[in-house]
Amino acid sequence: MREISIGEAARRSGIKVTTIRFYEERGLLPAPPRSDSGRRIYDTATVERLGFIRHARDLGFRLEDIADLLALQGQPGASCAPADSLARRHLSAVRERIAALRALETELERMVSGCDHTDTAHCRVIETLADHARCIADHPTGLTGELDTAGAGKAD
Amino acid sequence: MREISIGEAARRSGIKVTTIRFYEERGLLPAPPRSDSGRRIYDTATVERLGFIRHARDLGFRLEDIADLLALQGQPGASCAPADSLARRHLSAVRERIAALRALETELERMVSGCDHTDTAHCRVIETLADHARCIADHPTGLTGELDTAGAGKAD
DNA sequence: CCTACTTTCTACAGCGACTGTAGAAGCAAG
DNA sequence: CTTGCTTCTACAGTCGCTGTAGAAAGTAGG
Repeated sequence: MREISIGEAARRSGIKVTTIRFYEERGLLPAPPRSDSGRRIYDTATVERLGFIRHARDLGFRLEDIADLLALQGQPGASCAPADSLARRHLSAVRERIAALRALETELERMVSGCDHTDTAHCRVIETLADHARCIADHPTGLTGELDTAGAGKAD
Repeated sequence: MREISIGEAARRSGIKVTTIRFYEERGLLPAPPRSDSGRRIYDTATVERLGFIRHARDLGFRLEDIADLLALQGQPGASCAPADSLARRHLSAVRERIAALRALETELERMVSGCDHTDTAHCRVIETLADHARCIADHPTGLTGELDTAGAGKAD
């Protein structure tokens, strides 16, 4: 089985068939050779490349950054500084995200624990939402989804 | 200044003009009366509604859920159980997200701390990405961006 | 060989929550 | 009157896919 179909590549890499074609379109994978009837033919190297991509996606890297990392991987001997700084930047983005989510967690906890469950007129959840002043110092307003993925991998 | 323009409403609420129009289209705001020349005319109640929306968005609620919360707010006397359970569900989603991001943080830390910064052939970052087996037990594969917002509020 | 089923192909629309663009019109001040 | 700001509508783009439609090709059983 030296010639690998797209479906087989999907099974081996854990990336869906449609997603593989999407990655090709986005330049993460080279256009593969085709069979006489026009079907994509992959090899083990491509499957490994897909594994790389999947892992990087699981870690929340953006496709654009993954393309850069793949290019670096293909240049043995080149400095790994770009890969390193990319990973570091990503790490600090993840940390910021965690901090923001923790602040959210705190305020949501206060909201749901403070509600006496009678009716909407006295609902702490709704009151709190209506009156930002009650917690304006507690949760962040200023960082928008710059890191929205993490732990991807629905995979087939 | 009883009649509030969309720009003024944006300034007061911290929500961009374009986003206000977008919220109207999505049914979070009623279609406001218009001036002779067709411009939207708001009142303080709408500005407060915008504040509610903004706060809920800052907390990461989805627009669909915010619409539900707004409907509940408008029905004093109704049970707040739906609002409560919505907030609780959201809270547990936030917690899951934090846990996933912490796992990511751990692996990213290992990646960047283990790199000796020589060249790509020995780069720990790239090696780790290429070989998922090194950490397959450490980070989650299975939960995809079901909670991707948090701490929004770029706001004008 | 025929039929049924699966896989693959292309091309395009949709998700969520906006943001940005284009082009036109209204409005206020100098 | 001109300049410059605001507002209007309508639509495309962001990100990382997912889902759809319709067609062609491959595979298995009778």
